[in-house]
Amino acid sequence: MAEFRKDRFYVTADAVVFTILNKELKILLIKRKIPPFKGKFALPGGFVHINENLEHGAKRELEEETGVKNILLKKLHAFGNVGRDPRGRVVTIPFLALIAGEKVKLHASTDAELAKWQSFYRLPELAFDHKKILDNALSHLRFEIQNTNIAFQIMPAEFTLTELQNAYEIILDKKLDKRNFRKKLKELNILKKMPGTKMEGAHRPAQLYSFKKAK
Amino acid sequence: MAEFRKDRFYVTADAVVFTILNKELKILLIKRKIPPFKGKFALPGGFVHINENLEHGAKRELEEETGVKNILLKKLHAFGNVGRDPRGRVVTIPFLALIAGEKVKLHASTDAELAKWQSFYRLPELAFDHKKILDNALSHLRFEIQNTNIAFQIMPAEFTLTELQNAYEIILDKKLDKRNFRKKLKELNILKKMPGTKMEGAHRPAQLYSFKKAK
DNA sequence: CCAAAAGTGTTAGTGATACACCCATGT
DNA sequence: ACATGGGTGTATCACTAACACTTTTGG
Repeated sequence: MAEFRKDRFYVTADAVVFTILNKELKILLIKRKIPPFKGKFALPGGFVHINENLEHGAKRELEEETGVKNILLKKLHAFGNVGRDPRGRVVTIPFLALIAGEKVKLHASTDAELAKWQSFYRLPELAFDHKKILDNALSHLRFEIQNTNIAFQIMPAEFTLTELQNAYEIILDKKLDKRNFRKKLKELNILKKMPGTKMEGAHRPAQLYSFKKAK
Repeated sequence: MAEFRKDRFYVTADAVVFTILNKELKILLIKRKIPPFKGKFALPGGFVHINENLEHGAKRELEEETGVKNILLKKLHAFGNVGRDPRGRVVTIPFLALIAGEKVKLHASTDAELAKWQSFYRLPELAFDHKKILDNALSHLRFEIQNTNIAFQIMPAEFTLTELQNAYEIILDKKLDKRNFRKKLKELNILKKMPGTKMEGAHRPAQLYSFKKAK
């Protein structure tokens, strides 16, 4: 993919990966080593191979650039306006993902100088139209977290209810009521108590939970 | 676009256009005049030009193939699996649209033998993966019609409340309660009474309404 | 015994659902 | 007068939102 022709389409797949670290919503970005937008931050992603599916391309690029793998991706809608990439006509298919931050070992790669978790509310300027893609992804995330079980992807295997509530609050950027939150979870019947408890500081220890399987 | 190369991407835009005719949910299909899938029905659409935006491509193809224009399109998520088009690697961006059936004069074109409204529940076999695209579009439509005002696109300029309710019932494929339906509309405050009434058969004439502007 | 987070129920409000009769018209 | 679809209100249910105190621990 060294030179670009102006008379054909190129297809990229990008990954919008969210996590929570230090009580903040973070997003995985790489610093571009090569033009265009060299030195700017961008979503991890790259050109889809001619013989791989879109989602496969997103996963492959994500792993190559950041080391993140085994992650569940959800397709978002394409961005393909003329002029969004100075090299030529590039249509990108973004994918949304969540991951428990602690699990991840980030590393750099040839195209990507370094992979970094950036706070969503203090973003650097992004390459291409990646800011728009990201905003669209966040809207989707907020919708999904209130209507599906994707939240489990951002949690470690075991967690306390307070930790889970914190995750919701950080993603939705608003406070939730503790009793209502717990009541709702009880009704949903998607958590199971784990044997242990979590002690942290001088107070009553918290019950550990994990997500049940399936649906 | 006469010959295809196996080592590059092609990008198409398809339109999933719904309407209601004869109390049935219909979708606009064309019969393909050229291979692949010659003679099969397909969504109207085609190759996006290198210098036009995706939505523009969808509109242009739709007009060329069916005569339908001035229609509001909503981008859906891309379909781009390897092998979905026997000619080569083709990623398609589908767009969802609604239109009042009476407004439309359909015509044929060079690539499309004839443009036809087909009943959604008695579909012929479709070309490519268009059935999947269509199913995805219908899910979106059902969601949107319950959460936005897109319904106004499928109605003529003036209509009765019963006609509007029929449209909802046909799209959602379920009966709605008349009083609740009307109460909800009143609360939403998106309709305005028009001067006339509609007489049809031997019963009390119905008030005509239209949608208010904006939002 | 104090500080700190864990845990737990009840009430009020809001929106969704279920339901039946009278009205205006043409024949 | 009757057949046909137009038009209207109320009561129940389900879900959401608001709200405060007791428990368990470490220091």
